[in-house]
Amino acid sequence: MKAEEISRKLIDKKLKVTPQRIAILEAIINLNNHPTAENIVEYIRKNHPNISVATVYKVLDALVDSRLIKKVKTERDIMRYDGVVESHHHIYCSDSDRIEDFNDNELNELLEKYFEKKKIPDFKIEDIKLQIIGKYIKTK
Amino acid sequence: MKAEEISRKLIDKKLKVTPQRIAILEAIINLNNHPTAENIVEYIRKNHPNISVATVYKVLDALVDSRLIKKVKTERDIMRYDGVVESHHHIYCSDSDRIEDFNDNELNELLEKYFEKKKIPDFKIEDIKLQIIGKYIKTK
DNA sequence: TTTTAAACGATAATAATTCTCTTATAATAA
DNA sequence: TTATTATAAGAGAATTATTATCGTTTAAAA
Ligand SMILES: [Mn+2]
Ligand SMILES: [Mn+2]
Ligand SMILES: [Zn+2]
Ligand SMILES: [Zn+2]
Repeated sequence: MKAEEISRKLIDKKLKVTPQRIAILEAIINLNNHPTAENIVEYIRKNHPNISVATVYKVLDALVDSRLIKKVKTERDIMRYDGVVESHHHIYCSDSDRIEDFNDNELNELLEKYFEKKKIPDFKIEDIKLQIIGKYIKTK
Repeated sequence: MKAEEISRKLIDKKLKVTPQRIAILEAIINLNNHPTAENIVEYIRKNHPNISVATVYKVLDALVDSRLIKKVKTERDIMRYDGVVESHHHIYCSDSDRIEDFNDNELNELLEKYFEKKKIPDFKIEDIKLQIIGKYIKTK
């Protein structure tokens, strides 16, 4: 994705456009595999060697607040970020930190229909996502 | 749950039975709502005022390793623990840290059938759980 | 009982994240 | 275009959850 397109996203959310913000959002989208703040810093420093980690954290916060990115739930105390904001599922590898996206409209419709029928008392569902946990099989 | 029953669980997993381990496992099971290490310390100190937080963390680790408890995925950097080890789903409140269990066999069967039919290439599924995100509606 | 490997408690160390403060800059107005 | 100003960036200190270290205690086996 090019800088022009990224700027547009920031402007739409009324965020001031800065080189750092462009670089960070671009990094998350390009890296694609639910990077940590550290992954993002490492990636950005190739082209932008003076960026501060504090800036990265502050920008990540701003991007989450304006819903340009999302946090990913994990059972580790390292935060991970997702550049795909449309609702989708996640495949968690049970013996590494790999997290992959899983999109499946048939499944989404199945779930939607199921929860239309079967309501949770006193609860308004906003989003449903699957954690699919397992192992990738080595293929020769 | 009584101490006798908790001891049995520890013995079954070949863990040395100590008052601290009994208290910690009992706390997680009794608190029931996916407590943090801090919640557990606070709860235990009522009856067991000298327990060290380091011990709590070490015991939690041991209990996770032997699968007497589980970690819960969140998007915060505070770990939460689950005394319910049978596979189940979670309802995450979108404006608080409340996490509730959600059990539904009809849904489980639906999902199981679905993924029997629709395999994920090169991936062996071990567990599937839903994150149901939304809000509890205040009822008068 | 005695033995001893393992667990506990206190406290220091670490690591991810947040805060504070000064300087720089993007957006806007003149 | 330049001046203004609110906001963002950068450096480094502080905080917070968690982990490591190490001397002391204890559960459980002999
Ligand atoms: Mn940490
Ligand atoms: Mn932390
Ligand atoms: Zn994703
Ligand atoms: Zn649970």
